[in-house]
Amino acid sequence: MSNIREVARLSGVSVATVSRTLKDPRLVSPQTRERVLKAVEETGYRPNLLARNFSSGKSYAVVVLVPNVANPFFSKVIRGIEQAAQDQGYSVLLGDTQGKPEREHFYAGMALTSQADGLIQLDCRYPFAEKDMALAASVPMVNACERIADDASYPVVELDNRGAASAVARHLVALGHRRMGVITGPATSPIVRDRLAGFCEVLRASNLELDESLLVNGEFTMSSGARGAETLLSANRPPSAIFCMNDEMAIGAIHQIKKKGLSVPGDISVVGFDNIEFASFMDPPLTTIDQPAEELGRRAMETLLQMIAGNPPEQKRAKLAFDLVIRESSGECRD
Amino acid sequence: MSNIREVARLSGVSVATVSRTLKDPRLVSPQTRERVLKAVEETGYRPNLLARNFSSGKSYAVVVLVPNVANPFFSKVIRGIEQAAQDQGYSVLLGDTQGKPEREHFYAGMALTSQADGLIQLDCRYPFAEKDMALAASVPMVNACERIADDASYPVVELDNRGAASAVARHLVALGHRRMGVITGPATSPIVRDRLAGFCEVLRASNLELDESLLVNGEFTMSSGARGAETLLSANRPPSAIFCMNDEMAIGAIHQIKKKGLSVPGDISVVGFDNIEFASFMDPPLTTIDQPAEELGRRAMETLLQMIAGNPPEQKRAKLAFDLVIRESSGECRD
DNA sequence: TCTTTCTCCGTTATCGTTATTATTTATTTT
DNA sequence: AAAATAAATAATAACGATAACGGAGAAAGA
Repeated sequence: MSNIREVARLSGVSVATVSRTLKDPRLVSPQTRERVLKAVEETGYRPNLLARNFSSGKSYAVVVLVPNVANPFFSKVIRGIEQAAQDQGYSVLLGDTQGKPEREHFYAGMALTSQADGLIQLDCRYPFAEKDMALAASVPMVNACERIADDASYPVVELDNRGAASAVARHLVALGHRRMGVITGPATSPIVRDRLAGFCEVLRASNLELDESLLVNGEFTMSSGARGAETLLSANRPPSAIFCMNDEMAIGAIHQIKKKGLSVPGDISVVGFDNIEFASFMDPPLTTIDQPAEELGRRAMETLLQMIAGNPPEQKRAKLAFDLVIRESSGECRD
Repeated sequence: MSNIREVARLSGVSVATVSRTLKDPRLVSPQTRERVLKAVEETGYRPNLLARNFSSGKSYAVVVLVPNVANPFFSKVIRGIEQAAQDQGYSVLLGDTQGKPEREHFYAGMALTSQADGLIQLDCRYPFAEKDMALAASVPMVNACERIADDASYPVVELDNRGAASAVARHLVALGHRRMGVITGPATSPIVRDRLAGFCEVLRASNLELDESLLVNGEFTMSSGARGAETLLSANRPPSAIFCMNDEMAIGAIHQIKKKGLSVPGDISVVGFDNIEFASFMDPPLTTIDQPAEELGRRAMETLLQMIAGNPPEQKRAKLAFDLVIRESSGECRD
């Protein structure tokens, strides 16, 4: 691989001139420029960005911590991140954490060794190891979709989760449902709490109450949705509608309900959350909350790039708008 | 951020000793080791990997070119890649190409500027720009899942696509189907050709023939699957079974078929390909070909790491085994 | 004509780490 | 105790690009 010295030698100028020619051609005379570019052409020279980054002390990369890339919602968020990153000459290091703290520590550590200039956390945990706390304080970090519990010092780009869940509740109440079940995500997640709060808020306002026994924890997977539905169906008095905190669980729930010989929404209405691509191709097509996944990612990345540039983020908490997409998995209560 | 010099100063040794202590502690005496480690602790020193990489001339990163991260099959492959990479201290740069050549060139270019030590291409195109051909020849590259058309010089880790499609055909023939439709992927893709070949092979052996009018191109998306099904349903004599070259298209096709008031598999059998998570939660659960997605990724990464290490790959063409998963979307032909 | 200003370009220090070579110190052997 | 050997550590030159600085020469102004 040829280096800048070789190009300099070949074109009879100094390395500085070659560097200038490539970084800002206006700084060199047209003749020199031409000679240098010709030499670049001949040698097939490509600047060694490892050296450039080292020299500038920046990696021009960010690491994205995601619990599971195979989750369609997260992968859409990542697309948004990637797009915004590329637009500004940044690249994305993928940190699939599988929800494991060790892996989070490992990937977050990349920002401490200059392998990444910042990080985006899609999970709700503080990603650094205890021992790295001190150093980590200076690492640009943005939370997207989720919120790090008990730490308000990092910018967050999230959905109006509370509002969205309220909209779901209002929708179901309007359809006449009075006894509702909820399949949540992990109880530790702030967004789960937000959504639950928004949902209950509306119920209370309608003089309804959420029966504690109709509140089951899921893990944002289809199989946990199926299990959750199973639990709800075998309750003393099963609900006439189930709010699932993501689409996968809703799909799992519907699968289980139909397996039991019941119909959706005939016997039970089901509402999801996220509006992943698959939602509209289900049978029945899923009523759900549309999250602007790519925009969430893009905004998070833009905020992060601002922080990396040394500017404090414009806003600490960006709340994006949701959209209730009413399809056919929710219908009038027939009880 | 503290550097190695500071640690050296604090512990009263040379920078070389600090470096040795961290790379191979056996090379320094226990007393010095202790002092150095104490200084590391105190300063919170973390070696600057940007500098280490620069010094060693390697980035310890690979770039993965994927047409679409949001595709569940690809994201599973990526998980495998990421896992194998992490196991060997490598990181994964995400190159979502959206199938666009410019983006492929951009990301492939990272391997020419030492930002990546190698690349994995999940699409069927030669990813480098024309002008980079010469330099690119020395870049370690592996093809996974797909195969670069007209270029046998790169190692490939793929499924036995031909065999898998044959298995699908045998399954459908065994169920009594004689008139079959196929929704393929883009015609340029070698795996599409392989699968078609395998499918037709069995048909011919059974004295059947694939009616050209029942062969439609899809784009591996649900909506293209729906369109494909629409086309097939409105044919003069519609097929009694449809083989879709991935699960998304199968899901789209089933959606469309049911929308028309027909039943799957009652009226039409549908078979997919990939066995993504969603397949088993569909209604009806999808008969499909299980691809060991994570293993494909893992094997591709392992091969790539071998090449990066300077060893020629053990095998140029790794063909992994498929598994025909028979669920309920395929049934006896009732014509 | 003599400054002054500006354009263009070369010299060189620098970034943080590692590898090589040289030197010191400790240990063993005679 | 001297010599030979081994172990531990230090000094320093890379790696490739950039940026700060300065010098040379041309153009512009006095």
